[in-house]
Amino acid sequence: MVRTPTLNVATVRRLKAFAWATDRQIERLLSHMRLQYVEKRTVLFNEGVPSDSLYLLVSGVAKLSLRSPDDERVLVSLVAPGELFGITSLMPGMHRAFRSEAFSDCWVGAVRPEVFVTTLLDCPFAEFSAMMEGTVGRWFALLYRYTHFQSSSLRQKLALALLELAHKFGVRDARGTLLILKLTHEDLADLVGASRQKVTEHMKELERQQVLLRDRRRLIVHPDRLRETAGLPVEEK
Amino acid sequence: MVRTPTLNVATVRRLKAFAWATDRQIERLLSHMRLQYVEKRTVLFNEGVPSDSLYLLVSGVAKLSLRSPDDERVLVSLVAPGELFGITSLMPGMHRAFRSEAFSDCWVGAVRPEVFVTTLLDCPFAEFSAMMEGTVGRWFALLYRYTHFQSSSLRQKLALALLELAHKFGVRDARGTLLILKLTHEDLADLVGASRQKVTEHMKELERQQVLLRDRRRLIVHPDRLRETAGLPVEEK
DNA sequence: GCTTTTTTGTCACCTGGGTGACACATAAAG
DNA sequence: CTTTATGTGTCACCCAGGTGACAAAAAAGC
Repeated sequence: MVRTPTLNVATVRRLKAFAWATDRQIERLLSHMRLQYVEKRTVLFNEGVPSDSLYLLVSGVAKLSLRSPDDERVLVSLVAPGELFGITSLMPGMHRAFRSEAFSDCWVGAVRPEVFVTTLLDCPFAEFSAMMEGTVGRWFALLYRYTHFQSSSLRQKLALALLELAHKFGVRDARGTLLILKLTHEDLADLVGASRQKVTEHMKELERQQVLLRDRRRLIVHPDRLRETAGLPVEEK
Repeated sequence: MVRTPTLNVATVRRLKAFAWATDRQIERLLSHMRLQYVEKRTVLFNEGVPSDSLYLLVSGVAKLSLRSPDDERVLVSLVAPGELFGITSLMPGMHRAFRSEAFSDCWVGAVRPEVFVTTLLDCPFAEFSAMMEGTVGRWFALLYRYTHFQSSSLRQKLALALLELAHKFGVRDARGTLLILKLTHEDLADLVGASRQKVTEHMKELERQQVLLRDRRRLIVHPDRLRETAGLPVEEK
């Protein structure tokens, strides 16, 4: 039978979670935490849904994954007891980047991110949240790209990388989105981890397919078509 | 000739950096920022060195990269004006994960991370820093793994993934580090983005080479040898 | 302008890893 | 102790993408 674990300061210390916090803070935090049992294979949240809870894995193993264009599952990470997960909830309005499900039977504690921050840090949630976004938000974009690379063909990787560049360095233009950057095929190759030659081939091909065009050494891309060739769900800001 | 840009509140606003901060906060921050000109190709910091500054890219393009086992350069990301980089400095004692160099001639502003946090957030740096570590620190480990995957063979990817697992789920054992986890080859395949069959082949091979061994369905790994097969610099906590 | 260097385009050839198929081993379930 | 399901080991075959080589085109220097 399933025995409910006791969740007190000693347990948290043993899990080595929140090592920097005081006993008092942890007690306050625990008083707001909902403990729940999650049976193996149960999905806790799906990628893309709004994120309103932060989780602490108390026991068992959790799994973070995402679905690739060609419908394979990429196992992004396995979560060990004592780890926090569902961290997108710490950034304003951010949706879940991964699906989370129980890899084995688990006990999980859930808190509202506002409670988490104000209890442990004594600073308004909105400010902390904005700070996170401004500093590590970009890292998430990177992680997003790399996890999606995992199961992609070179063409898809290129499209993904170009989309990111368009987002960062693009300006609207009559013919599409102009990248204000002089990139050689070798740079692109280094970015997607491929050989220069193959990048050249695929870039030619993408030009032929009107996904992008070149004006001297500047690229003009068509984000919607890039998204399509990357195999992403059509919208996605 | 090089013209020094003026760095005031208006400039920062135009760059869309620190959008959430007040004019007053930005002014204070700027008064502590050292503006410097970095010529194309100049290295600002190298991977592995202690990180004591946070940077704001004012103009130009910066590049984050890392050196792979086989000495190729992986281009991790290009940094656009208005972006913060060198973010490892926000986590306690963390070393640089990537090398940063100027992709074009750049103007860069540098601040001490403590100043950054206390100016913009009104909360002790040590606490904020610990919080970051506890929440997003893991994401860095993931990003680290994925960026290193980029240029690795399947065998190296497996070694890298197993190292991460050993770190999270390993307990010391007479014969090595025992993973308290029942993993199928299929799980491992999903983790490294490979086919089940090839994972089986490589696992057999790694067993033969005494890098790991199996006791029923539990793995016992030898971290040092894993590090070696992953092509990592020999120590690395 | 002309020369030198850096990129681009395109080959032909090789190889790591994907795919499908199937036998065998091991665990669960009854 | 069977039966059934789930993992593991190993094939033979195929293909995306790596490698080297070299010519054409663009840029950068002068």
